[in-house]
Amino acid sequence: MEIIRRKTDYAIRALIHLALHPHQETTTAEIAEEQEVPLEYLHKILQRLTHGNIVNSHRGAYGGLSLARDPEDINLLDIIETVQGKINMNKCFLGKNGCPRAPKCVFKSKWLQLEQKIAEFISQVTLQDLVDQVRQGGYQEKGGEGEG
Amino acid sequence: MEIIRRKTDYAIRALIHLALHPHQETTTAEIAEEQEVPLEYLHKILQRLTHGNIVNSHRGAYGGLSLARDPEDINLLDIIETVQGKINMNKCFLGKNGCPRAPKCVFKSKWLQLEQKIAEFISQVTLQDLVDQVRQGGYQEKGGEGEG
DNA sequence: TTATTGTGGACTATTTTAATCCACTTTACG
DNA sequence: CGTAAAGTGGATTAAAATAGTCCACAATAA
Repeated sequence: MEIIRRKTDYAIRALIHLALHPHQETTTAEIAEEQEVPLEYLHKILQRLTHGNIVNSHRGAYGGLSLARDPEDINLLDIIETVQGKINMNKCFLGKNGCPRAPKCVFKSKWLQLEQKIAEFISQVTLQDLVDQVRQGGYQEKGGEGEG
Repeated sequence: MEIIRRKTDYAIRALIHLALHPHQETTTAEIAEEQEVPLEYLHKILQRLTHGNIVNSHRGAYGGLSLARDPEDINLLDIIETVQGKINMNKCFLGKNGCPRAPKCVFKSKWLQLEQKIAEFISQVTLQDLVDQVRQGGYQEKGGEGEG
């Protein structure tokens, strides 16, 4: 089971694209084509990133998108939570409709510990980190051979 | 999005039940009733745990289930991977059908790092830990008020 | 005032997860 | 024996989550 949903994958690719093309308005269509992502779906995803104040949008002719903040100030946790929601380990183990003793439940603390570890790690990775790695050649612009 | 699937939750509840009732054959029906889990579904889940050598099954009249190992030797990672499969962060970001440069991909290392952290933490939690916490009163035998 | 671009809501399709059904095998006990 | 009580395993269906599409609309620059 993958923790990162496809839409989050798309979001990250779009954000890397924006980071690689600063100082210009980039359209959703351009990103969709370059990253080979369904246009209308990408619209939805970018809307969420806009609402999450990760990208800025500009409507109308010659409009488009740009990063709302510096890539160093956008971390992976922001991105993930904005597009796919918070990562939880489990609602609660015991009890049918959510544990009736959640406040006292000792399992819960195990999950919270883990959730926090995950969040901590993910939030330390910034968009800039990813961009740097891309610049070092760690991926190709237009993938799709499906060989890996 | 929850990382722990419902079936894994059921599995853990069943295993705790088995751990709390050692030295006897416990039937799936008994666990299903006590833990309020659909019987036929629980059958499937326990089959996986049997294949994963986490529980032993005994067919026929007066048959049933028991833990295949001591609760200290069963960890959460075993359970999760046995019932819901391996936890991955992402297949791969870049490229359409899986990243064609996976072996060189630098993103991959970020995900692998995180996967390992998660696995490390989860594998340190044993069934015995959970049972101990249950014994300390951290849950109630038959939940379901849905108040928590 | 028109072409371009994002917005937002409703909708459909696909995939995953959950749950059920049923015919079968094994086995203890009378 | 044979029968009732268990688990097994494959097929199927149901429900939920995710992915993707459609369309009418709003904003805006030329």
